Amino acid sequence: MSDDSTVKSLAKALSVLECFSVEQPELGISEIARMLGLQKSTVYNILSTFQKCGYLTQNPDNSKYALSLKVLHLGYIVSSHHGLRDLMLPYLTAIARETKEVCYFGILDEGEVLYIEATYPSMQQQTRNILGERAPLYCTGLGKAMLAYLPPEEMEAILSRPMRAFTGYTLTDPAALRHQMEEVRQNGYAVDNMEHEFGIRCVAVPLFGTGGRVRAAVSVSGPSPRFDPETVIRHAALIKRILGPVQHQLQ
Amino acid sequence: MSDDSTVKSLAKALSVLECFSVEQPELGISEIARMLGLQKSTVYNILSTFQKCGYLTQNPDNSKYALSLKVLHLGYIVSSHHGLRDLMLPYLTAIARETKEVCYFGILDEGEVLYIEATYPSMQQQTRNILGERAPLYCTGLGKAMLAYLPPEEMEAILSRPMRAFTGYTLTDPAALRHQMEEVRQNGYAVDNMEHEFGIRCVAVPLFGTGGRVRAAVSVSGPSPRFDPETVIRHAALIKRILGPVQHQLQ
DNA sequence: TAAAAGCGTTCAATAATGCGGAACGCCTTT
DNA sequence: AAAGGCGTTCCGCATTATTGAACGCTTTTA
Repeated sequence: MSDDSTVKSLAKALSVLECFSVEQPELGISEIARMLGLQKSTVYNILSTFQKCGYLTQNPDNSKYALSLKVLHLGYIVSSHHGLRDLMLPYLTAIARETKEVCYFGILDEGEVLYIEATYPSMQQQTRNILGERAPLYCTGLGKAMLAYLPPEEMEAILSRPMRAFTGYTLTDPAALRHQMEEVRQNGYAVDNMEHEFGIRCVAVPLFGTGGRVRAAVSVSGPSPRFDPETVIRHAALIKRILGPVQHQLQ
Repeated sequence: MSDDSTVKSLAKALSVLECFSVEQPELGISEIARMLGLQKSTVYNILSTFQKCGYLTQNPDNSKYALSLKVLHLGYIVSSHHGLRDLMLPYLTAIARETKEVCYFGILDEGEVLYIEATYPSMQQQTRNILGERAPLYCTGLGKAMLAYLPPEEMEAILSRPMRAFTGYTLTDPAALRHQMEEVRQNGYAVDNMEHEFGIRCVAVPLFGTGGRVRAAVSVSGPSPRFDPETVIRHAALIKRILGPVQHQLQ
């Protein structure tokens, strides 16, 4: 579009790929053509190419298309390269087991939290899958743990953007958040008090990469009644202790 | 290529994507051009399109390209759609914890095992990342657990293909394997006695989807001295017990 | 120190090919 | 029976992906 070194048919094909989401994992040709304002035959060509190459499968029942396991394989190459999953999973498992709460691992990516991994304390305790999803920094435990340790100008850049109130508890005032970030740095952990999802509290601890830059964070979260002030402090200490060996191992 | 409904530039771009692997997660332009026999400038256009769309990142140090986190997100859409990861992870965690061995979850895909998930009993116990990789059915615990329950003609099709001996213990004789598959069906679990990797033993239990077709398997594996006959029986029973609630929940 | 070879990147012209539009068969809905 | 939805097929033209050489640049070689 803008540059001439862009393979336009590829860019178009990738925009087709991006129509698939967790909410809409199966799509038909006309559906996609409508979403993107493309010709049906164009979408057909793109989809059948993806299918021939193994990246999409067609459901024989409704003839709709969905992302295939080959895409999953590409994802594994990424996480293996970044080395995060293999590095973190054992620690996350231990944290979930010892706190008896769901444990999340997220990284800082383009000014947002990207959820990478989740572990559960028991077979019963399951939550909605948010892996691969993104969330703002200013209203999540993971996000605030990272926001507090960003270079001042980057933190200000994020606080100066408009903020959405997800619940009645969401802080959207830059000054209040700036003050809370000061507290986070003093405590070494961040707390999300139902700011992103009503009824859910969360304790999060940041992780730093080489060079001391904040890169990721680990949290436990659950129903607010289980997260009284003492428990929050205990969970924070436990996460810090377990994550001790892994600090500064990130690239 | 063969068909005219193929968007050739897309197929070419996807073949570029497939150059990236766990072993080679970072590639340069000339490198890829050589691998595929393409013009450098062609590869450049493809790579910079992927980059503009967010699927590749360029390492500023060596200017090589690597798959980005956006690819990971696509992977999450797949696993969320298939629902396997969220369904299985808590059980796998429990199995790793109770057996104190590494636990793998793999599915049957195109006549091979595709490793989907791994859980670890402790923070120390880590192994090479094989998630997303594939392995033959005839010489792995997960594979044999599934092979034994395939429809006879599919099993024969796989046994009739040439088999590679990965170690001195690998069974490559169809008759011997056929007999062993009989045993697997009697026991309800399969054992890999260093047939894929020397020194590693493995116990695996199959999982079935709706319609009774075998779909996946769960295993624990570790150093052969820890896997004496009694332990193998105990682990198999434990896996079966923990997986009880999940049987026939797969789609 | 100089030359050579590697890299990623740029550019123009050319030849290939992706795309638009209409029509097909099939199904469900009206 | 008709109308409208779907995925699929086809063809000609105009868009565009590819070519191949050249550009700076760094690294390796002499």
